[in-house]
Amino acid sequence: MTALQTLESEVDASCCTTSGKPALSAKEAQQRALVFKALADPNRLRLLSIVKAGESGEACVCDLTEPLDLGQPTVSHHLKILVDAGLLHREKRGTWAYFSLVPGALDDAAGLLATL
Amino acid sequence: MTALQTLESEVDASCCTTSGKPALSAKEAQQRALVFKALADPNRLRLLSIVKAGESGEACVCDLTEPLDLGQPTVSHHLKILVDAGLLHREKRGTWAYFSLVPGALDDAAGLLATL
DNA sequence: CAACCATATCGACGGATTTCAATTTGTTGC
DNA sequence: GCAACAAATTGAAATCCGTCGATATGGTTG
Repeated sequence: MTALQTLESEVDASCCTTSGKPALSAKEAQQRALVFKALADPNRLRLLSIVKAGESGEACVCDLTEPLDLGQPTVSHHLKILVDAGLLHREKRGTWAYFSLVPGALDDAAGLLATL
Repeated sequence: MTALQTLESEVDASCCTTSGKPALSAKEAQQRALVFKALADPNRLRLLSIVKAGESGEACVCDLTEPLDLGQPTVSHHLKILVDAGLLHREKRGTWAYFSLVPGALDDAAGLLATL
């Protein structure tokens, strides 16, 4: 269960049917903060950007270490955080791991700001 | 100059006129990360939420310490981070400091995700 | 099986972040 | 001026985060 998936189930169970706008509960705030924490690092923003900008829509770790000028373990670490947040999808084919944007995930994250 | 204002001037000077989508530069990524860093804390999300939910659209520090169960210096610290990020506006009237959402700031932040 | 390659994980280090208690600043009212 | 109050700042402690080197895992190829 990624952070964004957890948030979507929260919405189902919460109270946004009519018009009342109670402030964010501590629990909801913590869940949303997980997503923004994943976005709160310049190198992770660049990873998302590079994956998004690529022709094929996907990239492997070896394509990402050079433009970021970071070691391979560090890039793997950042990618894991983005996957755990529900922003990236990871597919292993052979020796390589290909990462792609989860469809709609960035829009969902943007929506978290609109519904604060 | 807040983080969001800096980002808006970046847009003016950058290359988004036609269609090419070069990946985020290190500098751009760092600027955007500043905004998401401000959003990456559950207590700060709650502060934004409480200010937004309030009738008058503004709140002072003394209104915010109790619902967050944090000390006054800590709340002041979080509010300063949100002001520096360009998300909140601070207006001092008498002894009290009133904080309100900067109009459009949350939308701008959401837009940063759409244009990665 | 053995060598190799891409990726993931581990352990550690340095720097940033969150929080609080104590103090300071600045304003109001006596 | 002085007492009282709201807010900001300071300093310190605990925790968290980003990074790296070393190592482990797992698939591919000879």
